[in-house]
Amino acid sequence: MSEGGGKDTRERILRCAEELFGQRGYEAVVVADIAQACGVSTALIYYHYTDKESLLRALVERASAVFDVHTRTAVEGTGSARERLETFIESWVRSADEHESLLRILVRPLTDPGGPLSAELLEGIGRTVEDLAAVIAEGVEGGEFAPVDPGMAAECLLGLVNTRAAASVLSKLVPGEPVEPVRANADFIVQLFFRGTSA
Amino acid sequence: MSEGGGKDTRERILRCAEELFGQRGYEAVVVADIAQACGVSTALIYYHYTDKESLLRALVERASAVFDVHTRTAVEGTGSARERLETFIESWVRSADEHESLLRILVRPLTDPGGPLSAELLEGIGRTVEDLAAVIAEGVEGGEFAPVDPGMAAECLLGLVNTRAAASVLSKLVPGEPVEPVRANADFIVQLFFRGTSA
DNA sequence: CCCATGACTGAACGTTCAGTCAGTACACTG
DNA sequence: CAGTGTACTGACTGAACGTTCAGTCATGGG
Repeated sequence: MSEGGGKDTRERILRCAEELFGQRGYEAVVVADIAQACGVSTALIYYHYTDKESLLRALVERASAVFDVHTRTAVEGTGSARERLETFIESWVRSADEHESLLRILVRPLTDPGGPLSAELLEGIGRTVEDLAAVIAEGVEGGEFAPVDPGMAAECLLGLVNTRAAASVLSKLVPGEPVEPVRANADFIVQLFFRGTSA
Repeated sequence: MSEGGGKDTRERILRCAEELFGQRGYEAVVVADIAQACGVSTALIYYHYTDKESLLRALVERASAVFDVHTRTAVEGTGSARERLETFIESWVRSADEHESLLRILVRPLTDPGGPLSAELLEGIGRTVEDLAAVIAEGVEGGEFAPVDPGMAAECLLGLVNTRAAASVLSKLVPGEPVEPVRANADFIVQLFFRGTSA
């Protein structure tokens, strides 16, 4: 049967933890649940990871790697401020759709400060807001956008794309889904954010 | 010293639970923490409330009472769709500022389904989205708004105002605060949502 | 004065949790 | 085939948790 090596199991454990932490939150998940979800013993988890918290830490690193790219390219990329923000929205929403659990882990401290690793996570969120604010400020100074407060606009923009962390829950609540929900939602946010703002 | 009767203590316990549940989340709060926070014994909490969960239930009812008013008046009120949505945004944001912990308790199931009472809470959120969608649809049909998908617009609008559940955390992250943050934020959301949408 | 009642507590109970440990199975190497 | 290291498990532990309970204390009506 060749059960695959230890690296494979290590990854499987992390994936199960990702799903469970994302769905129920760190505190509500017990290590035995993770073990059962991927059909191994509790002890094996402690063979591969030192802590329950180290599992979370591994997931946070993975999540940061996925989502930080978008702000970096928005800041460093070429094109007008509006173009860069548009691609930011589209790629962020697409990532949110692919890795909803990871996004939930990232943004949880916003409504749940005080949990483990929340200090680091909030720092990361702060950097993201500042990066977005910088791009928006650039657009305002260049006369590309209406004169808004860049900080508040960035907060709202991030809040708007982070609403997608609840996408799977919301889709069960609101009956009529568009055919391509991800694209439709990204388009809607883009329009909402830019309609009428161009100078 | 007249320590006040039992009714008073009952209310104090609930207030402490509100703050702790709002800040750390239901699972992360242990009953002894609530007891310590209001200077009573753990047993007294079980004298006044049957369960840990019944504490949460009492808070959910309180939260629903605070926030459901705004959607009801938006649906039943007079004035144009836009006017009703504007007052909805303003009053919701103001309530969010006054009762941030209660709002967090209300919206937690969006990123944390599976917790206690989350089924009821999600039902309530679903109703709120539908109510908002109805008002938006009314505005679209009357030619007051651009032809958007009311469901998605409602989702985004609720997501936008619910970002205020993280207001106290965000304010520590983003340095430059406006003088009247609540008003400024409500105004910004209103402008964001309606700028250019009028027919 | 007595006792009933409501408000409250200290100390315990059973359970569940994160984390440990001794040991097994198996592949690979010499 | 002995020996070594990696992957893995069942059975366990101390601490922490939600919850209970016997009992204390103050108050107020008869």
